Amino acid sequence: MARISSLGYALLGLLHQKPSSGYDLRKIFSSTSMKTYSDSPGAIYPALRRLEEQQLIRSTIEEGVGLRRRQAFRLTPAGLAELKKWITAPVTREDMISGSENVVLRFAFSEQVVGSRASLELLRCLETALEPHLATLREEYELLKKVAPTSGRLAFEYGLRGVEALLQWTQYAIKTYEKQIKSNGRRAS
Amino acid sequence: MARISSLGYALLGLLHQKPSSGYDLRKIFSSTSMKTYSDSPGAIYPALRRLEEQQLIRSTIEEGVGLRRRQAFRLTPAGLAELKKWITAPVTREDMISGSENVVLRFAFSEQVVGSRASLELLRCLETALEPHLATLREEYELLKKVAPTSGRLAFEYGLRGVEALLQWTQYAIKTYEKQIKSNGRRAS
DNA sequence: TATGACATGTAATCTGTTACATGATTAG
DNA sequence: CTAATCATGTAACAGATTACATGTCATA
Repeated sequence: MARISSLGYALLGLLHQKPSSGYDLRKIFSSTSMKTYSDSPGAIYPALRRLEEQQLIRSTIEEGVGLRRRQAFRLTPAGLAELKKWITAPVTREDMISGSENVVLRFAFSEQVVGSRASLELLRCLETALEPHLATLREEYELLKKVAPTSGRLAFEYGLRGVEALLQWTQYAIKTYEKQIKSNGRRAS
Repeated sequence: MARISSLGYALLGLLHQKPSSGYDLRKIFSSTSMKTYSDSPGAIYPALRRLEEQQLIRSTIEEGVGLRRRQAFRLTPAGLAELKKWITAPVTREDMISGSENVVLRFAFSEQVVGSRASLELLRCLETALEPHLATLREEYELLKKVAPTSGRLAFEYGLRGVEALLQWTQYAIKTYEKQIKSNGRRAS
């Protein structure tokens, strides 16, 4: 099975929430801060086509008198399985390097797709991955601050702060979920 | 003049600091947190070739007895001009949407390329651009938190925190530069 | 009936990823 | 001498951007 891009997974996640047409999806991207994942038709329609070829989604043309053509996509069982696999995969070093957005996107969909226990699991895995990464960055900072000009040093500090903020957010999110699971008792998945 | 990618600008910035070979540059990328800008030869060598075609850099083959072939690149005057133009351009809405890394990269090189006054200018421009962007995100958050599941809400909060952290960092960096410029008196460029 | 929003796409181009290829030099 | 590392690349492919193309429906 071929690789799927971030945009592809974003589309799968949105389609899991609600079957939608390409146009609907585009509107979601362009009207929210998800526009980081490209809101251009030249990216979205081909991506949907690829997912369809991989049998992860399927389209049904909605019929109706006086209705415009509307091609709604929905997840197939294979698509749901792929989405679950992506969300529950362990957080790697690579994920830290390429930036946290992908992991956070996985987390964003996690509760609805795999349940709050799995959301919590993902957060704990992220926390574990963050510690060595942060240590590496701090070492690099110690080396850099001796040689770099002020602007270079400050720029690195920004990166460092960002990762520290991610760790704090992760811990805050873990607490939030622990509370939620406890208060929901033994009924939550 | 054709567009230049982030990687291209990162290369220009590094070459401004020090003339280097493709291999040197690759090592910088792969050994530091700059590896976000691709450390693969299939990205770096073609990017260097493109910059050379645009006459922004030029290569000189270093000769020497018993030396391996080494092709060192350095900026041309046009390359320096392009780098300055990129760094001093105003910070736009687009820059906020596509993520802050590009602006911070510009800032990282700014002091050495255009001087600390310009670094400060860039930071102030960033601060100005951040305010409306933050306002937009907060509005979006108010809408989202009513309908989204916990994980979706938390994921958005992470984005929001990131931008707030960027604003705080910007203000901290501005103060740092104001102090530095004052203490350097009227001699700094 | 003309304008604009709805809805779906395609084509050219560019850039990056992955994986492989090549030859020179140094260490054991 | 052979393995590793230095140093530079190429080829095939995937995916995104930009800009354009097409046709439908509601409304003024």
